[in-house]
Amino acid sequence: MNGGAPAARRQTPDQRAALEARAWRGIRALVLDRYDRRKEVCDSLDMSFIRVKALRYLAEEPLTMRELAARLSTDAPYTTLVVGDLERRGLVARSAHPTDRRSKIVTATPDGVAAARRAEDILNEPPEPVLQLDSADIAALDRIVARLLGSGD
Amino acid sequence: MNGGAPAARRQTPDQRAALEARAWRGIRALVLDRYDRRKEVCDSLDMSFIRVKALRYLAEEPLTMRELAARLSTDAPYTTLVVGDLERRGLVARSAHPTDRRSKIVTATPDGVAAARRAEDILNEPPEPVLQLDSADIAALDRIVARLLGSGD
DNA sequence: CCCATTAGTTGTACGAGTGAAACATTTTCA
DNA sequence: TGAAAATGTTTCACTCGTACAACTAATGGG
Repeated sequence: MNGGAPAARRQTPDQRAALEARAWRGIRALVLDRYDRRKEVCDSLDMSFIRVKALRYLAEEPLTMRELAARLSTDAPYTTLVVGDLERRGLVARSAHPTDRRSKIVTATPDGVAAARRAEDILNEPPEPVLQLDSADIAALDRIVARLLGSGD
Repeated sequence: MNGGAPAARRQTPDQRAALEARAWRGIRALVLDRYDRRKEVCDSLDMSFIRVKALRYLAEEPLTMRELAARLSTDAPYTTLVVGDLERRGLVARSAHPTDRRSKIVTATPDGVAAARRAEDILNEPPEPVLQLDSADIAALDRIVARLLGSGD
């Protein structure tokens, strides 16, 4: 017995399922119920969240309208509207696609990059309880989260 | 040295901050980008997410309109609309308040409880990567998440 | 008792976001 | 070349959710 399992208290399948469910439920509660900062970001940048999302994608790399629409999982017409608004604010700029003249490339301006950065700072700031974890726990959490992200990618 | 700190590699303040930021960012990405099941729930129950939320609260315990409005962080008029819709579907029922005749108590019907349960099952089902964690990691994750939830409560 | 307050409802107005139709321009491919 | 498809835009209709005003009924304090 105790085959290839790593060092840990033995778990029955039921116990294990309970741990999985409780842990995931807790994670969801943390992100969605306790420390959802989306509203704060929208207030801070004075724009709807889909615009913030668009700006964050565009600050990372220029995208065509089509690509942006796909990432926002919305349709082309609404993307036109959102980009038009961001452009009017001077946060993004449309330019011609080098090889396909149907396409347009949307790029974040320096102001746009700065705004996206402000949004990221608010969204990614760890909440209080994370700051209060001890060194071992924060290291373990980081490692496990990386594993969760990695296996799905 | 190695004063009272629990067993773990030593971290400089900068390293620690980086761990905190990366871990929290990853957690947000998991919940919001990769495994957001809200749409799935809305499709499955054929109702908007605020109605699902209302139903889940009411399945837990009966609430007055006012209390429900507070939990949904919406206003009284919209709560009337949402509860009216749930009532028309036979998922909740309004009844008189025992002592305050202005108030109404909203209770989930058996059908409502069942629907809320279906929603919970979808929302709380741990995503693939969580299922693939080894015993030690899932136990550690559960413990740390509990700590994160506990210190903020 | 009278008046301010509270609970719930009705109605209206508005912004955000989704979806579809129609269109011009450009590209691709048979 | 000519038809089909892709890109982006404009317009319209619709749902969802928020916000506000006005109203009824009931409560509670002076």
